[in-house]
Amino acid sequence: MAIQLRPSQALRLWQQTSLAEVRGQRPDLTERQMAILLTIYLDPPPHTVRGLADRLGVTKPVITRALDTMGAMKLVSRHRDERDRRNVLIKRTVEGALFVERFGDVVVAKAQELPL
Amino acid sequence: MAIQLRPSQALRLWQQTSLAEVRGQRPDLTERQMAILLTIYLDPPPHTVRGLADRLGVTKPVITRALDTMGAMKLVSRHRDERDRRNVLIKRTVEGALFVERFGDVVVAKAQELPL
DNA sequence: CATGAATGATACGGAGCCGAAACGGTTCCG
DNA sequence: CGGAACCGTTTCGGCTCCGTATCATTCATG
Repeated sequence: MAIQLRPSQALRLWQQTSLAEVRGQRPDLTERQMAILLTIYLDPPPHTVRGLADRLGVTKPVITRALDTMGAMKLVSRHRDERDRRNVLIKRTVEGALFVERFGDVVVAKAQELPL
Repeated sequence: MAIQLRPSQALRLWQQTSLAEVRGQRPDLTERQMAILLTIYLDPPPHTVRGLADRLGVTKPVITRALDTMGAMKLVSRHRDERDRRNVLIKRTVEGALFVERFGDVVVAKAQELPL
């Protein structure tokens, strides 16, 4: 059986999670950066700039810049593809995995606190 | 019984919803703006700049600017409090209610598509 | 090889948000 | 009254992101 969520619960979940993230002093990411990060950590590799741009429906520079930013935060890393040196493969990092994991835990916690 | 969500499901839900929002060409809001908007629509009124700033843990100018932006999008409206003219009361709009409602539906839809 | 296609990175001008500080209007209270 | 406290707004300089266009490198193809 699929996850059943009423609209009011969905909105409350999003609000509570967003509030927790805004109030926390973690590195803050834009919605696009978050979508990219989650895609890297949830979708099967390999991940390329082009692939991510298509997945998000945005231009390549958006991905490059997001990777610059998140790379500086050590949330992702870039490696030249040795088989086709035009490609850049984006990989996970320990810090990034921890960040994503912690975020998932926040959502789960807020979901449990939801009123029925 | 509370909503039970596994971390992997929570992350997938967030990813799918974020992707849908990024890909859609709806007016795009920052995480803070989204938190403010949801708070206005979910928490009981009255809402003031000061109150929202405290709730979010941010400074007052952040709220003022967010209200400027979302006001221009007609997602919220401002009215001077006639009882205490120092206050500004933030109210909902028809457009804002539609926006929030639509967003809730997206989350619900993504939740239903979630793998077990 | 030479040429064209594909990849990711970069340059540029513009727009939006940020925090800190200062400002004008309103109310409270001695 | 008159000053202090409170409220929301504005200003300022700085930073980040945006989209478009262009670039260098690498690969595929004839």
